[in-house]
Amino acid sequence: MLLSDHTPKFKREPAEHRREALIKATLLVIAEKGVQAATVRAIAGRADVSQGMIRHHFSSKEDLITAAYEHHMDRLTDLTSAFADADRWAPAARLAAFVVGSLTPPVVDAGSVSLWAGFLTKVHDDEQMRDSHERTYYKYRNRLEALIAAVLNETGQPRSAPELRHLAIACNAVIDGLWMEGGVLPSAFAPDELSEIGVRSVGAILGIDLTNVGQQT
Amino acid sequence: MLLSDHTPKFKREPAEHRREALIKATLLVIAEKGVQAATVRAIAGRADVSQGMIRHHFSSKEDLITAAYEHHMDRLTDLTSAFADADRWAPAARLAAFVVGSLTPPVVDAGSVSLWAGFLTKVHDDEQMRDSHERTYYKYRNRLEALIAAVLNETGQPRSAPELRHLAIACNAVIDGLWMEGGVLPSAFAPDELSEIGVRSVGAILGIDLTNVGQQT
DNA sequence: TGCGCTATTGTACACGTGTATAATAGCGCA
DNA sequence: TGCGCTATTATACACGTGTACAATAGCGCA
Repeated sequence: MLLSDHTPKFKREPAEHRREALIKATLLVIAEKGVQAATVRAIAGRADVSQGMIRHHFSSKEDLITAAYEHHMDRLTDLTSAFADADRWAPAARLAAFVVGSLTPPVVDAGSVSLWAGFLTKVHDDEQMRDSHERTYYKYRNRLEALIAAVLNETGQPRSAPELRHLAIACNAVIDGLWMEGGVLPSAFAPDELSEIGVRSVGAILGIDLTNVGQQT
Repeated sequence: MLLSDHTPKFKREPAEHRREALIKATLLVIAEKGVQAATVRAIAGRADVSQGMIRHHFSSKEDLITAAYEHHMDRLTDLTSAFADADRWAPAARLAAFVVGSLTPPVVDAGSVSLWAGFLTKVHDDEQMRDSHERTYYKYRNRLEALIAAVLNETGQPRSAPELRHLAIACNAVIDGLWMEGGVLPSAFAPDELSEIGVRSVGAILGIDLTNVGQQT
């Protein structure tokens, strides 16, 4: 028998590659079919590996789901921050871009909201999930608070720390609320309607008009 | 054998009573242990009936869950509206009361948010759930929009219908966002902090100071 | 080359789930 | 009172789930 034309049954990959592939497959399955469809078999099938792989690379399925959630949330934060990170822009323009980025696809997305909601249900009785949620929540809100502080300093209206905190909580809430409904009921809003409402509302809360901010310093 | 001192094994109740009892048991279980713990057996046990009852009074377990969700959301809407329904109050006071009612226990509650989030995950691929969510969302938002219109008319600043719609979407989003985070991370906010932020933010979005509105006409 | 480590597979298992169904028993009514 | 309807119970079933484990096979290294 010839062994030369033998196609391998599988390839040995670095652990980190496999972990990443499994996380991506998890997010795909959840985005397409919802959280309850994210079974071990479905995820493994999507990643074209056997179901044993999940327990080999993650201590449990819950562990994989948590990792996928954090990966996803970090990606969302990166996406929104990207717009706001251009240092050459004026603070107001950066804040406006941050809001628009948060309320536009691909951040606004049915699968994203579904995944996020699935986690929210576990936050209730799983400490690890609560920590994870808290972490991503503060990461986003603190980012927002820094942008707000920069804008208010620029316009000569500095606020105290408690006031800044309140403003950040409020702006975060509008953005969250709009993001959520945009993901769940996309047909209820016109394109760009959410980001327009978001920019106007955040501006109103801060007492600043953000609708006409340019993108140059 | 004596049959006189015979304690009945069960009591035949009107169908509507049983349905209501099962719905309340469902909400209790979800509030206490989360959505994934709301199994047929757990619910039946909480209602002190056999598990067969669920399929007898509801066409499926999903049917019961949907009914419980609608019951719960209607209750929340009723709770928030109660504060705002006093006709003798000025429109601004009614709006403020509506916001405060939405951001105070028992409306702000971990179990409530958990239940709501559990539903959100099903909205993605279940048409019945999507309809249900859409219905309760519009019911709340339209109620809010009417209050907003009344306030703006009172202060002589009437808006067009599209503008009113935008304002309602924005105010609804702040309230939703604050309500959610308050339920998920109760320790992150001081008592009354959420309602204070809510009233201030809604006022800012509408361009009206709601913090000092009294409760008399 | 061929040996050894372990990533990867395939299968089996125990368990919990929602559902189906026959037996039981409360209770209204003749 | 006793019959009949059906709410209610109790049990069984089929199925999908996450997990455990032994066998297999890639691939680095002596």
